[in-house]
Amino acid sequence: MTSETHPIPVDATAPVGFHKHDHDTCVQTALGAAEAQCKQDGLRLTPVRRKVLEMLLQEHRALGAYAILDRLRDAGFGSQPPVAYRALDFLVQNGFVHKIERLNAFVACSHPGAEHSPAFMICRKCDAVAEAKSAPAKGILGAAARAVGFEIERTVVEAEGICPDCTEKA
Amino acid sequence: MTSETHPIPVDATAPVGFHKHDHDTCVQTALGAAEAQCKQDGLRLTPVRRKVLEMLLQEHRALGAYAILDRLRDAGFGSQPPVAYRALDFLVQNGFVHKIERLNAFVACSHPGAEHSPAFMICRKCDAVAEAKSAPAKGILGAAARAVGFEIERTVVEAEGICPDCTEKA
DNA sequence: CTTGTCATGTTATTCCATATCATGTATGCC
DNA sequence: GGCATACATGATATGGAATAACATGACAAG
Repeated sequence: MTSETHPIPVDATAPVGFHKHDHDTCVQTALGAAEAQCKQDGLRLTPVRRKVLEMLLQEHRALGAYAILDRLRDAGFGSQPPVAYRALDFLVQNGFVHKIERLNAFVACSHPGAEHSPAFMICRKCDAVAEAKSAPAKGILGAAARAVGFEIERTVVEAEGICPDCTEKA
Repeated sequence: MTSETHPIPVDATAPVGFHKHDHDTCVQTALGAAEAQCKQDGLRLTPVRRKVLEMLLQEHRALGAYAILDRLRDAGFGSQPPVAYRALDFLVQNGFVHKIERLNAFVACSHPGAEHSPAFMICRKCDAVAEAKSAPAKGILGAAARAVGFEIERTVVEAEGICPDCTEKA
């Protein structure tokens, strides 16, 4: 088996942040932006890293590490876990990719460049993932943290439910 | 090895929602409350389930499934993964325990009985976990969801950072 | 050319999680 | 009481996520 079991949605034509768009352009744009930012920041968008980012942009949904690994093997790269995890670490570290903790999976960032601690909406039927900007440290949580003296460094905000497409079908 | 590696904090005297309190009483109270609620709702708080809940209340921090498993074995229960996972499923399902997605680990609920979709503060130094009440569907995320027609069923809100105790020590 | 740094690759292991099947035990009905 | 049913437990096996440890390759600076 090629470890593709989990993230395969019912309908494999990947939904996209819950709305249609010109996908090729979108991928190219994002890839270009990443390249630019890397050049600017002195980061190295190497072949593996670039390939992983491209895959995630292409899919436009959450992929597990081992699904990514399969694709890397198919593309002629190394196929051992650390290869994928290192590339993912780099991409997450630099904001090109986000990890969806709920799914142990990864999605390309939808707001390249923008400063953000993102929030996600995850459809439990089709695995579509939409990214929303969010201001987490503002709300009740921020207040609670300040109250007890907890210093927030990073937040995970993920909503699970049913996306509009799946609601419609039912 | 007994799989205790990950969640062992620097200081094993488990921090508690970031403040001291009468622990035995706290455990007994929570256990009693759980028992009462189960009786009321026709749920069966069996020995394994009770033991797991007691362990988590006792620890007052996030424990991985295999750490729980170790303790179950020591207590004379079955020691295979499904034993722990089934008990955890029951406890999570009925609100006695929460899963911390970021850690793939579990904590006892701090607000027994209360209706809540909880938010957590996780110290990345000592693994202490504090639970805050939260009103997730209210904030920006709720607005975004309504805007696109996404139906939220459950939310994960986890803040990672440094707890007051660890800040103090530094 | 040597050294240092960073990226990649490989092996092996640990940890998280679930499917499956067998066995036991409580409960309600006859 | 005896039996059927549902549910809980136990054990086996396996799959998927993540990292530790170590070796190699590419490349720039000195």
